[in-house]
Amino acid sequence: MKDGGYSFKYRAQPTSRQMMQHTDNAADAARRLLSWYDRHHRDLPWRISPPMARDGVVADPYHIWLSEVMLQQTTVQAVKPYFHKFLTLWPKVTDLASADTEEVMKAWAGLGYYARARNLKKCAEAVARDHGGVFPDTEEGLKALPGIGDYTAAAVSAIAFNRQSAVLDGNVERVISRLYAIETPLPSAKPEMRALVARMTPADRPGDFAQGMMDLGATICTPKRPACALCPLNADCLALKMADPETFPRKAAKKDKPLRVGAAFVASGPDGAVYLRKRAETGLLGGMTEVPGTAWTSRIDGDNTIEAQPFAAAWEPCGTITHVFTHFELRLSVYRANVAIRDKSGNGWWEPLASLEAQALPTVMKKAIAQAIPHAFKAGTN
DNA sequence: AATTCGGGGAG
DNA sequence: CTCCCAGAATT
Repeated sequence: MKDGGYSFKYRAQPTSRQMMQHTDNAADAARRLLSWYDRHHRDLPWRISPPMARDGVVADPYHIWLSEVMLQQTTVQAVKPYFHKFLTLWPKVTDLASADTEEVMKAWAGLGYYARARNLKKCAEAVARDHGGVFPDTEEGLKALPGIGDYTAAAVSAIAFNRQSAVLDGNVERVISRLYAIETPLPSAKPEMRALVARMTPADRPGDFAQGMMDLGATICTPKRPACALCPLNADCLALKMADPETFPRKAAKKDKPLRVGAAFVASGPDGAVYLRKRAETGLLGGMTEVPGTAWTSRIDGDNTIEAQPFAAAWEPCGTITHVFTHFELRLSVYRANVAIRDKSGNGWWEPLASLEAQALPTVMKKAIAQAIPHAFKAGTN
């Protein structure tokens, strides 16, 4: 096993006969999982389906890596258009490596978790500079690259390089937790789960096994109302046999989201251009474009509302927007001003309305601009 | 071990 | 409304 390094403390030491029985069950379960995958796999843009694989088609590591980074905490449906856009703009990893970072941020805008885009660019640069434009073909080599952690290293290793790596994502966590009725709550249970996945992962077709487990979690072993009657592993599932599968995996309680408030200022120039500026490279929405505004704090500070104005103008309130982030909810008061002369004293710039859509604007900023200028992002304006 | 990172779709 | 999605980096 290439993924050792942690102690396996799952229950008591099994006898050798039990271990053999367990191993046989795991191997048989893997076979049934692969058989199910052959018949029920989803057709995804980055995936080499089993029939094509039999014709000798192999996955492009660049495609697998790009899709896996985009898929981190992100649904397949949300990723698809971005995957196609990136391959059109940058067909090879070396193209992405030599691209302008600002163009990459623009292309990523709307997908969220923007540190992924910054690390994506750094990773492409590292592959081009340190590896001759070829991705490392081991978990260790992959994990040393920016933006590639335990999951992505194992996934690329298994799917693109046919290595026997243990792939553990949110789907597999759910499948494994039910299969073995694991009472340990997440995230503490991850080492146990990874060891069980490693034991089950076959030497033959490890990439299809990983994708099959993820497809199973996405379509059969779902968070709510799992279709256990259709599951190829239902004969082995301890949660189905002894408890309620829907109650797995166990998870630590989550904390509530606080409310933060602030103000945003949308200035329109004489020709309709909007005043924009660039956010700091690190932190929330790091490196993305924004309209000027106050800091986002737990309660309203009237003085900040004055200081945060980019320049003196006849600012008029035009309503509020709300936006939900991962760990807080934001309520923004939006102000609008139509100015006759473009102020050029600050660090920002005036962006024509026609090219607003193509900017690196996160969703919350598009909401704020649309609140002030309802036709800003409508079709026909670009 | 906890926290910080977006956005959207399903139920 | 709640949950969670092919998680990683930082503290």
